[in-house]
Amino acid sequence: MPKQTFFNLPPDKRQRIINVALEEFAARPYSKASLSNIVARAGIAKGSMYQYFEDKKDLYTYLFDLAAQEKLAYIGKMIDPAADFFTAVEQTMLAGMRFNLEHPRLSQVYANAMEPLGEEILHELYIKSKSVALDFLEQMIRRGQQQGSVRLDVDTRLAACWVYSILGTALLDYILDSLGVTIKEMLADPPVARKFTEDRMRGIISEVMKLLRSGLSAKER
Amino acid sequence: MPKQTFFNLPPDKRQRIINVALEEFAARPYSKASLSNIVARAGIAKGSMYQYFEDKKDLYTYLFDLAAQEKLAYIGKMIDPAADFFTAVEQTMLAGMRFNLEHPRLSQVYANAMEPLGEEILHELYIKSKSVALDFLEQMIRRGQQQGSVRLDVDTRLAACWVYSILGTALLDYILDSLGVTIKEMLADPPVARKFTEDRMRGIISEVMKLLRSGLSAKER
DNA sequence: GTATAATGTGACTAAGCAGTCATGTGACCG
DNA sequence: CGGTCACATGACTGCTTAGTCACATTATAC
Repeated sequence: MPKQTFFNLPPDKRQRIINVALEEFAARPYSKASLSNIVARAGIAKGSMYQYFEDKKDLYTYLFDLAAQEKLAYIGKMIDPAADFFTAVEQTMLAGMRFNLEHPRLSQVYANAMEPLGEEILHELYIKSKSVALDFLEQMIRRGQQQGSVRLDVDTRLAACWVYSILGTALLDYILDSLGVTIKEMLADPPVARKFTEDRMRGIISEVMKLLRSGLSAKER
Repeated sequence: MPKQTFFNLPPDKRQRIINVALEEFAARPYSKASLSNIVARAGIAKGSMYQYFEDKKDLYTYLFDLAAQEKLAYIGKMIDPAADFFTAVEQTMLAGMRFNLEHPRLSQVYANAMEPLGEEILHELYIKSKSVALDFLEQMIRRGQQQGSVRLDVDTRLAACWVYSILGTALLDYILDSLGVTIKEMLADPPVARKFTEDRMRGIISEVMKLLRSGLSAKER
């Protein structure tokens, strides 16, 4: 937790620090991100940083929570609670993609902690955050079963892992592949992201939904 | 490329260096892995390391190629070239899981480079390695279409990304989740991996194949 | 105006790192 | 024996880092 001093700061200064820190932690993995760099670019003294935060991890955790919170709020706002399972998944995908394009730094800071083999120090964040997401998805799938839109003979936990990997990996891989860029290039160059029209996004998502709904098999089940 | 000196080394010494280095690079992300640590544990002088390898990246690249090569060979040996698409995917999954359990260090060194947001210096390895895998999977899917086992109306590249994410993320997530351990714990404690009987592995894979074949939809297509 | 508390500061510490290099060792050859 | 070559060594350089602390500045209270 940041110290009280941080919250006593004038909002514009506080925001400047947050922005610079987000940029640094988005650009480099945790252990390579440099506090010296952040304070220099934010125009404050090294010592001041330690008046605001306990240590490097404290600062990072604060930014991570911020990113997670904003992403969740963003997606939550876009999901129709009455929608059926497949519609809800589709809306989640669309909202997730939009969020990533609109808030590349936030989404990158969040993603940086989500590497299964990442820094020791972030492992707790990773574990907690993933299990929250999996629990949420599993619940959604269970509701889908109750509503009759999802088959009853699937392992709901496995299905949750599966949807999770689509949301987290497959979709991003495909988008980057079809844009012909790497994720680093895209983050470094926001205009690239704008090649991505709403139509294109919906097109890709409907393809993914097709796979999700019916799988790859040519045979009818 | 390692220098000639490295290959002139007595095999046991060479192997000891490889083993210690694999352990280090498996345990820590690239930038945190320490050459000083490696040489100390391998019982050689710092300078000697630089008689064998150009620099840290050279050493890492060598280990990465080693891991990639072994993994490919292992999986290749287990795939029946005449099998249909779904069988081939199933065999790939099984072989991949077995390899991970039997060679945790190799698979971890390989996986460490496969993080999309990892170290700048490894990005080239990541890009190349992923595109090779995606091309391979896409080819497989195209053959599946020709054989009539895969629907013709799927975007093959997207399907490749999708299978890739299942092989890389979803499966591992589910396994770890169902064992109730993290990947770090599993790597640190090989006996845990042995909770994983052949039967259990096949059970999980057949569940995944069910999803892959027919998707989540309760409706018949 | 003065006292007290809160906040700002940057030189400094201690540690770790990749990579270097002058020197040493030992094996083989003539 | 002397000479040459491949290899071994670890103290050392130069750099970067997270975190500290004695002191300076500013804001608040009376």
